[in-house]
Amino acid sequence: MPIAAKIRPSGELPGRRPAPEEAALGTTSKPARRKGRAITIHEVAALAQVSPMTVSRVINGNANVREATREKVMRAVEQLGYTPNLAARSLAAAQGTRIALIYTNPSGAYLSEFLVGALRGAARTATQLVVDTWDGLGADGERAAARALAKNVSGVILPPPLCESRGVIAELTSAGVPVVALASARSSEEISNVRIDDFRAAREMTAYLIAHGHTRIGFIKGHPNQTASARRHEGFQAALQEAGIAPDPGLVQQGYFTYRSGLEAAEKLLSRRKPPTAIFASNDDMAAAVISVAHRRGLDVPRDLSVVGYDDTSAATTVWPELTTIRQPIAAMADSAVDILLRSIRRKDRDIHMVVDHVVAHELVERASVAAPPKD
Amino acid sequence: MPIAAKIRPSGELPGRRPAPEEAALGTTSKPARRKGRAITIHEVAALAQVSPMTVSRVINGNANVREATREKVMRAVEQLGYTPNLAARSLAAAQGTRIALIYTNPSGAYLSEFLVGALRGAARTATQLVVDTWDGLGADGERAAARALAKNVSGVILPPPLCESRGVIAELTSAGVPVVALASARSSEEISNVRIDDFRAAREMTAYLIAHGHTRIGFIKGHPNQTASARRHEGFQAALQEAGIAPDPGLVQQGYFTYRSGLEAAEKLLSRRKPPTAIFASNDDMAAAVISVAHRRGLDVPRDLSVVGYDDTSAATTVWPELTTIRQPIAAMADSAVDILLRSIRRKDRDIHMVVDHVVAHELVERASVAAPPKD
DNA sequence: TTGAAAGCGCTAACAA
DNA sequence: TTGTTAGCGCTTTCAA
Repeated sequence: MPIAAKIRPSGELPGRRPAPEEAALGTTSKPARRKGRAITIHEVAALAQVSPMTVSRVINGNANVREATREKVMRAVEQLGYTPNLAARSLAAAQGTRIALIYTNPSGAYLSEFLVGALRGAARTATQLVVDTWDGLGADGERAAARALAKNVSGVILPPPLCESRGVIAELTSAGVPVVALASARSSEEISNVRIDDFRAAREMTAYLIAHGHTRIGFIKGHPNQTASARRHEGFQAALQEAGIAPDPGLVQQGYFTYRSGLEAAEKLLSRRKPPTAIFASNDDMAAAVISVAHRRGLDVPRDLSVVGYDDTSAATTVWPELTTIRQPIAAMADSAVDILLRSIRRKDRDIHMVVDHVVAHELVERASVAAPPKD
Repeated sequence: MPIAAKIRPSGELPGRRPAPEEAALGTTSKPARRKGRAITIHEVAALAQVSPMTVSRVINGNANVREATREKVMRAVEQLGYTPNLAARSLAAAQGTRIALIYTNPSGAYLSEFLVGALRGAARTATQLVVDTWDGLGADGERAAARALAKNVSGVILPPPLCESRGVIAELTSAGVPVVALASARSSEEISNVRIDDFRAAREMTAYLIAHGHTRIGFIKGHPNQTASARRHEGFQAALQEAGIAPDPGLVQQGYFTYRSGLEAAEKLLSRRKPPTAIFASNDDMAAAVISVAHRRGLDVPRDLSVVGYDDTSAATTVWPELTTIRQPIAAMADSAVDILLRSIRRKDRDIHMVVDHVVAHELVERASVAAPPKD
């Protein structure tokens, strides 16, 4: 997963990682290379006996280069182990384009995925990425920060829950700064969106549980300040209905995406006279909490109780048994968000307001936390 | 926690964030500013009626500026909401300096901390940071990758376990590329180091347990491929000895920093005829596993069993009760690593091989997983 | 204490 | 298809 300073020769797919290639540089004779100084495009050009511009075209996959020339250049690139200088590229190409990724509640695993993806996207497009946290600013502080930010960047990526904040979005869009929301269910009229289909994913997961024979399924909702929470709940309900299972309000508990809230919800669910045989928590942290409560009550997972989560964060595999969950490709989503933002920024120059809703594929990851319900 | 593109006027503390200021730019008359274009140093210079060079001096905290001039410039900076262009700064100042952060086993929470810190450091010093993962390459693959990397960067930051790999280090140092190891206990002769004092931290934690009245304390060791594991174990033993408690080999189990390994170790520890009243796990993931096992066995934490972890990652607070643990300031450490690397790179120009061992303060974070041992 | 000149490495726009 | 020219925004060096 190269994040920066990897050359992209011709049509390489963004997602694929090139195999680590051997250093083929035999003789260090050619161009005198001073200590520690990186190789520049000029040295490559000299070795390939073309102009720097041609080298630039080759490494950027420009079509208008004769095949023979391209190969000559590629050989020189590999021989020298050349890697483009990102700062220079950014300065020259991305005309001052600077985008921001702002987050609150840095919930560990999630955050690192966001960062890795956004970083990769920024490196790929030679865009300057500003990362900042607005933790504990309050609504007014956030608005003020957004206003200040609008002056400094030409685009903003917003993970939840910030992307649900009306104030922040209003401040940004009214300043003409395009915004991309990450992993938010609201496909707003005003801002672009990169997300998975939470409704379908939750329905799919519920159907999976039903297929295993469960009919009394508990559900722990996510934080009400995130629209994705509602979509997941709706997906859950839809699957129940499709299977002809009557919804039982007592089997649905409010959670807040925290481990703690999962603990409480699980207690309520498992204290029922007729407890559920499976519990679907709206994220992995809460699912982990369910497992913990089950264990404390002497229940075996999955023999006595099946548990599933959502997101596939590190919590899903940091727990025993490992969680069956819905995988959200967060890093890839953040990477896409950079592209979308850039496109939007460029469009904006031409005075077209572009809003897209980019839905990427999710995946149901089967691990060890689901089994058929206990007979009895 | 601004990571990039925040100006540092004179002596501002790195940690503080400036209040978001108002946009006071009334007339857009001065320099014609095209849509979305960021403010440049020239515009600031024009407004302050000085040369761009003077502005540069002010925002970089250069001493040779008259106080009146500095204030005039600062006012202009604030008025315009100016933020330096990192790419340009990097291009002009850091003469092609590019450093890399390479990791394997991206263990969620840990990784994001590393990234955030290194990013901040890179932004602060206008250095280009290349992030890459070498997962599943094998020893040979790593060596090859290291050899290739050595040609492309002038310095490398290595978190564990990569910083313990003899092959990688040999490849890098023999190519004259300075390396800084992060959070490794080995204070190598060849490479610099940023770490906490694992021995002292572990001893302190053990003494803390003893002060609470525990004498039968279980210990779960960390992965043997990391030198920090050994230091922590030694610290544990030292505290026991200082308290006059005879070491019991049966109370020490091997772990591998994974949740799973913690599960197994905990089972062994708690199956003993006389189980420990407290367990010290060498990281938070394993401590979380201990809690899980305890619960499954109907033990209350901390009433029946005290549990402590190490690192203070998100796992420490994603568990109930929340873990008492040793806090490693990972982000700050990564930030420092950038500085050390840069210093080392510059020194190297003068042919002095500089190796430092930078030890930062740790902290014992008291939460809810420790109590006095049960009487009886 | 301040300013002017000269790039850092790359790419957009144009010309050949 | 290829090369030339002219910067991107900043900092270094040197001169005033």
